[in-house]
Amino acid sequence: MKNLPGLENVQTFLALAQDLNFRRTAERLHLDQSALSRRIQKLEQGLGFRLLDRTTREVSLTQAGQRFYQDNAEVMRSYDEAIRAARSVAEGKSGLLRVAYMAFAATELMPSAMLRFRQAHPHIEVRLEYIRTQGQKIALANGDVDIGYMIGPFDHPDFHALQLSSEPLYVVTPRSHPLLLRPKIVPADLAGQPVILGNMREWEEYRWRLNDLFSAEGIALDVALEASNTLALNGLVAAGLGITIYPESLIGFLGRNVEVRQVMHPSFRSRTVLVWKRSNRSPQVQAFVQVAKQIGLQAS
Amino acid sequence: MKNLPGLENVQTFLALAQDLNFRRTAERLHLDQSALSRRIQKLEQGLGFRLLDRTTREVSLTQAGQRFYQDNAEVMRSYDEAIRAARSVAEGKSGLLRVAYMAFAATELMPSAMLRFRQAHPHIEVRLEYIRTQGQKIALANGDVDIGYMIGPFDHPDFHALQLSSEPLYVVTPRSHPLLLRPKIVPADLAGQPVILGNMREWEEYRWRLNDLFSAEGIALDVALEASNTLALNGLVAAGLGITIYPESLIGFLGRNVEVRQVMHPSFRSRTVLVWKRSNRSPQVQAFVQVAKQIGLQAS
DNA sequence: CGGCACTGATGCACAACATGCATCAATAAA
DNA sequence: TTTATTGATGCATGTTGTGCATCAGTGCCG
Repeated sequence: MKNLPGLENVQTFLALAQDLNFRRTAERLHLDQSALSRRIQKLEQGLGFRLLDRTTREVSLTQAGQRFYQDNAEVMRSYDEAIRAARSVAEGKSGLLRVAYMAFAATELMPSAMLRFRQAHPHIEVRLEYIRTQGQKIALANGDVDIGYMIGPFDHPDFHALQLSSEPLYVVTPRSHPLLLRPKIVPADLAGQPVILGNMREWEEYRWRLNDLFSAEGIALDVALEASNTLALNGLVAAGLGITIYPESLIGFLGRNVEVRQVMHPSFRSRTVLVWKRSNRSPQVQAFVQVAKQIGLQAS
Repeated sequence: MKNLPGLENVQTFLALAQDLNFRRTAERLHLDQSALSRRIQKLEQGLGFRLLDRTTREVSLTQAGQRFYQDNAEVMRSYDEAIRAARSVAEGKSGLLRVAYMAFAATELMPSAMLRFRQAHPHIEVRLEYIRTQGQKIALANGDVDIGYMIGPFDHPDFHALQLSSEPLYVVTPRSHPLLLRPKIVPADLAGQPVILGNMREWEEYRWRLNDLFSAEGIALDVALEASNTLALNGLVAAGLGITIYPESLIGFLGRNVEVRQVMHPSFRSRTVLVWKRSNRSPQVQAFVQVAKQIGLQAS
């Protein structure tokens, strides 16, 4: 970048150009008259042309000085505006926040947090993106998103992870199914039942979580079928081909041709965590965490 | 005007923001790394918010820093442009020049100077104004015009006056007139001749000059009539009511019903001078003087 | 796991620089 | 002429920015 001469003294010149009197201006700037005189000299020397014609009795702007004054008054206004804008970003009063979310957060957690957040910080632009848990980890690491709702638990030294909710899991069955007769369903009741799940590509992290839960109870998961979308899954269950396991947040989206019962077990729950990079200390993220935390706590 | 913090160091920040590496940037700026580090610290402190996130391994812009960078890159471009514009005015490559002229310069001197000037300095805006000699003195003193063609001589410590031409005077007579029979007309021949002149309001300085010339020769000027416009003057002379005295530059505009003869006398001439304020050192004026001088010299 | 290279931050001494004071020359007003 | 006010300037001083040396933190490589 080319060196721009005299930048430091432009403000001084502008002040002087306003009342065209060294002593008065110097006083206004809490400066000695001589210092002001030298600043202007230095500015002119740096620029290579005169800005002011001075006699001992009166000071006037040269034509170049007039032009320089008008243009730079505008430049300084722009600079002031730039500071204002940057500060507003720094204080989190504006700026951009990129939020990723996965299916379980899409129905309640994320939307209600979003609502509150927009009310509290209307000047922050929010960009929402649906990304599954694994993808979020990459996106966060790359800096493509600022914060993500993912399936927990998540633990990594580079990231903050805040658990927002822990929702019960439900077994989804056809309308008449032997399990429905039981007063209370526990994990052990599901042993040997044919289970229909979304395929790995779609359900990924959730399936790993289910596997963990069942194997922790010593129960083998009998995956009878895989479905590639929710409608098909619902249909297959309704047709009696097996059961499936759904988190609470999604059961409202099942059809009327299936029944749901909560799986009563303290660890049979799906945890949703809010994750962001430790190195990302942007105030937008801080502000969003504040809001999401409150929403999460009342939901869990 | 509000104080704008950190202006001095914005350029430094912009340079740093470009490659996000203190050592490399410092080297590029011929600075020690520590000095750069402190400049940025000072800038941030002045602004009150961080512009860069620094770990020992990598430097990145905060969101506020990004915004600050983008905005101020533009601001610095504007400043650069402001310098360029002011310099171009200072060097006389652009700007405004206000030129006043009186009738004798309107036919040849001013137009041909104007032509040359426009070719040499096409970026300088010229504003032309017809003002008679006396009015020009006031306009120049007020700064309403930069330079004027007036009837000379003119001498005043506050002004530069450059004589551009010295044109012979002509006596204007009806087509048949006793004077025309003489092989050569001298001022003494005009003694006792009834003379028709423009009125004081229109001819002002020129009439004073004629009075001077005649009285210097000991000849009384017999003003028989006054005319308020050139056509009337021409008509009155043609009708035989008297003669009049015209400068060379205007005789081409007389009708065919009059005759002209040069008045042969070294001091019977009309001088046109170019006048401008000594305090006005604007390059536009200098440039115009250069051109007008050349035109004037070849014309005189 | 242990050097190694490279990062930005910091303590310190020094030099450069801007500042304030006193004063000057020029000029307008009284 | 006197007086007051203008901007410029010489000089001593205090502030400030700079460079050098060094530190602590971190990724890389064997």
